[in-house]
Amino acid sequence: MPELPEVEHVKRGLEPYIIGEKIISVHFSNTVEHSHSEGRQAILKGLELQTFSGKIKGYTITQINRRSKYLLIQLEKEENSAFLLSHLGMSGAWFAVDSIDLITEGKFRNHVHVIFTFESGRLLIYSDIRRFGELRFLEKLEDYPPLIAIGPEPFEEKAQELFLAALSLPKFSRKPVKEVIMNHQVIAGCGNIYATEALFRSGIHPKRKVERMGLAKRIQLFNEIVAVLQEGIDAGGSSISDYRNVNGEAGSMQDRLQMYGRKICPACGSATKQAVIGGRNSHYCSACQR
DNA sequence: TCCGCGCCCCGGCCGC
DNA sequence: TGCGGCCGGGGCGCG
Repeated sequence: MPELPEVEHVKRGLEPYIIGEKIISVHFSNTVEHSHSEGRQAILKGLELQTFSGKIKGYTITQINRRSKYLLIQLEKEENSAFLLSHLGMSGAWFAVDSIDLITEGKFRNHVHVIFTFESGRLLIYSDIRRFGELRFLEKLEDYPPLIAIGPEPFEEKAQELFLAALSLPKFSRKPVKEVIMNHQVIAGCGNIYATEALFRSGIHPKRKVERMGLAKRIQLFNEIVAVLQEGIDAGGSSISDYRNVNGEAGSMQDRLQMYGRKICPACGSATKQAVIGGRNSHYCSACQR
């Protein structure tokens, strides 16, 4: 499941392979074509397939950036600019390869849904086992409002200030803190795995209402969110279930997770608790987290 | 107008 | 061995 560290890793991995490449054609899987012919929008959202292909052809990739869990691939053609927006959902993966056969892992090769062919002959391939991911062609970022609504990037200078301001909003005061920190308008890119870890490291019970947390505790939580996300980036991401980086490699952050998916608390040895909080399955230690 | 709930998209995989 | 049901990120429609 790609969260911020995994998406950051995909961004860094793709960067050297796609910058400067010119897109000359796009191919969709039969599955995607079938979905769109039935009036659904598997993978590609907001445009019909041929419209998307027509619009993106001829653009050169000039930059790739990450915003929360979104990848923003910047495109330029003469004086026009545009973006290819990518969200990996739960099982999306990008591969920059010379041939589809170089995707060695069967479950990724069997679920290839979009193939961009570059003028150089190289391929940029989007694979997505569960098809929760999405691609959009945007003339400008404002055309997709949810992107504009995203809160601070955890590593930006004003992130702590904005995080604390968001936690002070009345609409969050009576909500469980785990639900609030997983809201990307509060802090970008903190999903279930990293929220679980940050709360454990902070000694905060995930059901604790935000209004029941003092300023020092809020700051400690912010610092742990940033630290665990940075650790995730440094470890190459967590390879739980379907995440792979652009070279098809797995990261190692899963080995450093202390509470996510754990049955026993590594700090005190007692059995962990499990509950659904904000619609997400959550593990915590009721002895260590208050 | 804002909020919150439930739905939807889907295949892997768990458990019976 | 077969199969029903659960899981989950995030937008959106509805009440």
